[in-house]
Amino acid sequence: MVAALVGDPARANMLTALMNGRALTASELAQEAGITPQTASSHLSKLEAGGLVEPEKQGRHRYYRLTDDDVAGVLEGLAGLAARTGHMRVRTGPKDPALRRARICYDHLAGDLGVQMLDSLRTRNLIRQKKQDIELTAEGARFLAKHLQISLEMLTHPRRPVCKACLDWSERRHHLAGTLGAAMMQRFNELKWAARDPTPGSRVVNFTRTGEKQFAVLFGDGRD
Amino acid sequence: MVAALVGDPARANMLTALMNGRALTASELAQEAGITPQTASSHLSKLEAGGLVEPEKQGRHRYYRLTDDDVAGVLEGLAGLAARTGHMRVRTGPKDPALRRARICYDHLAGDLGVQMLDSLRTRNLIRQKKQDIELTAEGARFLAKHLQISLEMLTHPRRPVCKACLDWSERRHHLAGTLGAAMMQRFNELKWAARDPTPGSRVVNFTRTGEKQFAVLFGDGRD
DNA sequence: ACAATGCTTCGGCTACCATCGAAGCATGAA
DNA sequence: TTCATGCTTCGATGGTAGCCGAAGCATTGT
Repeated sequence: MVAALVGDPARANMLTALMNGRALTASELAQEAGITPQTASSHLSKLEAGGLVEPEKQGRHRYYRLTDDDVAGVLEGLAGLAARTGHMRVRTGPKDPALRRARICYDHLAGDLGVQMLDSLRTRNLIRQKKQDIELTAEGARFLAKHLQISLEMLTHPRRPVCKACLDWSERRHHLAGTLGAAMMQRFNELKWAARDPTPGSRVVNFTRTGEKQFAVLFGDGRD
Repeated sequence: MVAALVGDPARANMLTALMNGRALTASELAQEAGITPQTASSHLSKLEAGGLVEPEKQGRHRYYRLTDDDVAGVLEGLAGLAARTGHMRVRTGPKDPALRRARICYDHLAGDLGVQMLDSLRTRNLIRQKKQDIELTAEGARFLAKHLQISLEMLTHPRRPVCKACLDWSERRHHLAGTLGAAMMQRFNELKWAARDPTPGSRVVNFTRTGEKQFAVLFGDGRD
């Protein structure tokens, strides 16, 4: 079972250390988890067998990274649940400020800006949210078409909802997932408002200057 | 740590059994997990402390359900990761269809039709429901008198409430109990709309053809 | 009143697994 | 070659947590 792998504190520390997308050596991960290299080695082979991490040999070193964004997304979800009950880990959310501000969760925007965007959509009645269920309003559809050239038919998918609330790892509040969340993120890319950090494996999303400005126009709340 | 909770096989089986959104009793969950009730009790209190499940007391029983969609979402994500490595888990669900459709719960109607009836009463504002507390509205009283010849004074009882939400065994949603629930079931009998199955010990309720039709007129939702 | 059912608490047992020391392979540098 | 570094495997140990039997509450039914 995958959850058992994440359940162990030492392994959880390792995975948390990998959440920024960078690859770390076995020794570094051992130090992060506060265990000896031989114990870490055992843990890492289990994580690898479970498909959570992938190794990359390089000289005498062995670099480990999270397998893909799906893994990172599930880990975020778990951290989100843990945060709600106050039973969270010592380390809450990512240390890296860039990662806290904007990052990829599966295929949609997460972090401070992701939460801010959902807040803005809600307060302006572009969506209606009841708990985890979110639906687009008529005004919301018009807004998307006008400002982001996103039409409703682009969003229909047989098995995936258009809107979905996704618990944010660092902010501990919801951000927008679903086909709409993915489409908006894609549009930000196409408009050159934002792009994933070129560093291999990084989940950071960098906003351009104009992108930041335009984003603030559409979803700003005067915080900046 | 939340992941550790899901990591244990017994608890994972319980959570998987709850993934359909319905509530199960502690004993049923114990059987699902293949463990004794006392072990299950320990697991369930841990899951509750971790915010993954929520209990609802109902008589001698204690029904547990997943806290909300966030929990279900994370569990789905974990299942998705597990599926990739080839470790799938399959759970069976439903049983006797006649019993699921309509049966006696104490002295009132339960099963699909019972749940459907309460749904209909609620959406038509004939009752007002807050959690487990239900009260009859003025329109509701008129409706009962007109269509079922049930008057309020028939329903008063020193120790039993008129309306009460009762968690449905097969549907795992509420149906109507209390003196009103009993009176309505009795009326269905008298009107020859429905009758308990003659098989000794059976709790199945068989609706007649006309009974089914009349029931649909009063409480139908266009599902059939 | 009494019994039956459902669930919880308590105590002890057991099995699992994380942990580390020591030794064994690699790779790279001298 | 020889040595050092990085990581893995082996073996033994210990702590933790799952597990069940027995007993204790709580609710319901007779």
